[in-house]
Amino acid sequence: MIYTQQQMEIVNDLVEVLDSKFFKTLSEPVRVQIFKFVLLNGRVDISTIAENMPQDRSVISRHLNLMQEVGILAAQKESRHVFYTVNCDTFLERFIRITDLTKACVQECGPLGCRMSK
Amino acid sequence: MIYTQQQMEIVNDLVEVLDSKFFKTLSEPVRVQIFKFVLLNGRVDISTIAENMPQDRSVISRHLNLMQEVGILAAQKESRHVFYTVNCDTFLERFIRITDLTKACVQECGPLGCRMSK
DNA sequence: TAAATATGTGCAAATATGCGCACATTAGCT
DNA sequence: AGCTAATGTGCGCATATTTGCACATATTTA
Repeated sequence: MIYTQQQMEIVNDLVEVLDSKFFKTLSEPVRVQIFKFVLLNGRVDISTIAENMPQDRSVISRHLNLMQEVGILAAQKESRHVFYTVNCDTFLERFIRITDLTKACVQECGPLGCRMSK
Repeated sequence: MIYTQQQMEIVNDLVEVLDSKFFKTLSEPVRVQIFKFVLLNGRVDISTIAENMPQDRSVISRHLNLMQEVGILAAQKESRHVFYTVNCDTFLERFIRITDLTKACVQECGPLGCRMSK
């Protein structure tokens, strides 16, 4: 099969976004629970989160650090505490980008392996 | 913190979508490569995919089965072969749903842990 | 300074996941 | 039936990830 430059670019971009640490980080039940807790409780520090989870504080700390690295959460160090919030902008943009790329892929690359709905 | 019924529903829906086997399945480099191959080559059977990947055919078979279970791919058994295609509808809807839920979360649950852009 | 609080980190055990071989099963072909 | 081709599956090994303890570091407080 032959593809245009544009088509290959879309596919490559899509694959690149999918094959990132972002999803790997997001696809862990404990981290999703942490995400939910921060979502519901707003600006919270590590200890507060850890008190509400079965895992050890150090484990929570590591998860939080990872989630901050990939842009799911934002961290703000303040004296002794580190407060976390959901990084809504980055989070949302990521999914908008995948949605757009997938739509572009369906439109531009119709015949590419997609089972189209009639 | 107290939330309305509607706010809790949005958060719960969002977390439920995130905490699924879908992302766990998607966030694996080899599976992403399989995804790309199917995307570029259209309807292909297991052996064809396996011939173009370093992993053993049985490994590819298991990956494909998993990807079909969570709705990334669609499988069509035909005589001896099983042909796979990208399940564009399910795939796209998933990301649209997350995008919508996140947007709703930002709008309806502003104070909920989200670091709003000014 | 000493104590208490909040967080970061090295390390090893537990757990999960990916991998490929060997073999089973199913379907078509001669 | 016998043979080949395509796929599914049990199993053990290798690797990756998570987890929690013990301890280190940093910061506030008495």
